[in-house]
Amino acid sequence: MANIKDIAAKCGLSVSTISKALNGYTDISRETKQKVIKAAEECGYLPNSMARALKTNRTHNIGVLFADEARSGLKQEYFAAVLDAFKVEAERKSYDITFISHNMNLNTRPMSFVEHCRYRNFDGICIACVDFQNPEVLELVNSDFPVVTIDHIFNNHASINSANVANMSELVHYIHGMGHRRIAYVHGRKSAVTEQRLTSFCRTLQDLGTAVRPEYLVLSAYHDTQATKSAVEQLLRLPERPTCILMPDDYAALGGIEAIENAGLRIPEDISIAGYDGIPLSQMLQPKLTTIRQDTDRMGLEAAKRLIEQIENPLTTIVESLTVAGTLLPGKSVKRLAPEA
Amino acid sequence: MANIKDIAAKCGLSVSTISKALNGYTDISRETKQKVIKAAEECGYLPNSMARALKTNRTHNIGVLFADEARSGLKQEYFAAVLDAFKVEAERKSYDITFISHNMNLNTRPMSFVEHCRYRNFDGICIACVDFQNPEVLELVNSDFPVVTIDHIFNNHASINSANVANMSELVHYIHGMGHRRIAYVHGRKSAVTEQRLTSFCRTLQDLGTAVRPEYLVLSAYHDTQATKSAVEQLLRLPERPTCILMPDDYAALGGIEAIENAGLRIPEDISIAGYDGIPLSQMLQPKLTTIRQDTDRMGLEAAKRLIEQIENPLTTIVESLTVAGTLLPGKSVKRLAPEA
DNA sequence: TTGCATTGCGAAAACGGTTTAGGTTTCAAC
DNA sequence: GTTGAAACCTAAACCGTTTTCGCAATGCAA
Repeated sequence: MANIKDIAAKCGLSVSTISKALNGYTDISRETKQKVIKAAEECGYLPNSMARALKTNRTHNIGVLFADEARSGLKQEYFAAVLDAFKVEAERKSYDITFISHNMNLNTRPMSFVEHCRYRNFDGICIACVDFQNPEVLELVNSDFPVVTIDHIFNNHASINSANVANMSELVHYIHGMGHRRIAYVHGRKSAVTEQRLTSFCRTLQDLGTAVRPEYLVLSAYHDTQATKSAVEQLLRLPERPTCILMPDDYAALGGIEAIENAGLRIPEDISIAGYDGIPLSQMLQPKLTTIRQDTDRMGLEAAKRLIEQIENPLTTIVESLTVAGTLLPGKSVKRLAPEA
Repeated sequence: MANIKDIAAKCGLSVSTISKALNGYTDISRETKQKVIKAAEECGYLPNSMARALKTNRTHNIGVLFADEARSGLKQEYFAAVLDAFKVEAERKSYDITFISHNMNLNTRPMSFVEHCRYRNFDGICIACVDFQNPEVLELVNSDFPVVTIDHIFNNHASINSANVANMSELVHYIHGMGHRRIAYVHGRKSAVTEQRLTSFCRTLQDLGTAVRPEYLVLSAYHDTQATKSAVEQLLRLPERPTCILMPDDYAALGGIEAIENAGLRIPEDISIAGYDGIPLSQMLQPKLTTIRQDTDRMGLEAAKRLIEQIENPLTTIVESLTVAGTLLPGKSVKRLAPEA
């Protein structure tokens, strides 16, 4: 564990010269620089990130908040995929990623999210997959850390959003075009994403001249097969049941499928369904699920890119929200209906 | 961003006294201590982890290596679940988690895994889901960082392993007990886990007096539906095709299922299958997949526990490898066969 | 009074870097 | 022979902590 002082001694130079030689300062001669680099190599020298961060106030470390109350953040393929893409881009730019939590203990009480971030001196923060109503999260967003949020827009903060409105509209158009008029939506819990999708769902149907039936809107939760199963069961019991059901997401759709099969119905012959997310699973199901594929790679990439841009050019960076379009994957789970009489 | 010096000024005490008061030293009077804590609260004081780490050489940060070449580490539910459990326990003990990569740039060339760890001063390392043959990984394991590995045993290093031998044996016994004699195994790529399962598969069959047919052992890859689909297609073309096929894992099984359905066969009426891992998906499939549920919560928990134990008591800790038993989930994907003539 | 613990606090040296503000040569130009 | 600039290097302050060691004051016994 040689340090900069050892290198200085070995080269017969001062500590500051070593630092400069290693950090691309221009007032070091070519030969000196070579000598220093060679010596550093030989010693297996590595700078101490703590000392460096202490002095420069930059850690090259990004805090990510990727958990929800259900603690299933990482288990959701959608978020895992976004995080993965985020990580790739961050690493490419030489940033590390550390999870934000509020469980570390400070003296007696645990730290809040912001406190944790301040303690660790993160250069920037990425927030996804959480309850954006949570006061601690709001506090974090409103701190003066550079922040990028995923799937939620705050004023004056960078964010990456999936095109919920456009994509939901596309999906509804597709289903409507297949002849369906009795379309139900089993939606997720209240959140920005849910509101966008729900609003778009209703508006699009209205634009198409199809009334939205309140009993066709049922609350479930994302990634929750049980809740979705119950919701679908409820829909199937209706006197006039829907011909097509939109599920909260692909994974939750599994619960819906179970309910439908338990009722002795076949997909899509007896009833059609659609998912959301386009995770690989959706294309492995029989029949292939009609769904919206979210561009998780792009979302993660852009989130990292924009956050780092903010970190490195705090003054000149324009923070804005980016909407990333998904694509309709027309599977086999929506049947073409003969036009109604 | 008050620092310790500000608190000292505010209290009319020296910096060292503040530090001591805040860190539970006993040579500080009760009143002084109270006064300091109160002042710290008022200023919203947070220690600077960098300065602290620089001095103490402890970062309270654990590096995790959770990626494989396919870059799909986080997308695999099994590993995501283990990591999640690991994270919960680490946080409970006030440790943070940072991903290890080798993409950070040092001068010119990128850092290796160990270099990255040294640079960041991790207190300990958790390794999972990687190619354990990789020289960089070996270098990391053999460094003098406290290390815990998951699903791979190294001499003199703590490790957490799923009970591949016992569980595979249990699975084979079950299938054999259902009357199957022509059992095929589409297994994952070469790794410690694969070897254990493969060996156990063969041994168990032999113990049961059933010959292992070489053509029934086919290479695929974990989490790879395409490769598994091909492998299963290959098995279905055999003159005497197996009555039951074990898949590399539950997710890969989706590829196998596709191949079987494409061949016009039904599960389990025409052919039986079994998975491995017991991810939620496996229990949502129709028919429910017969599989081995791995205890990911326990594995993540124990990994964190043992790693932290090593970190905090380097001298007295006995490093050992723990085997965590999974449980057989008898789904509906293995049909009971009439005893052969 | 002296001697000896004990208690409570502070001074100062680290930890390993970065960076500012010079300092010394060298050399060309006038 | 100055002068000035350019090139190359160094001293030293600083980042915010922890921790050792020492010192003064107090209490108590002899």
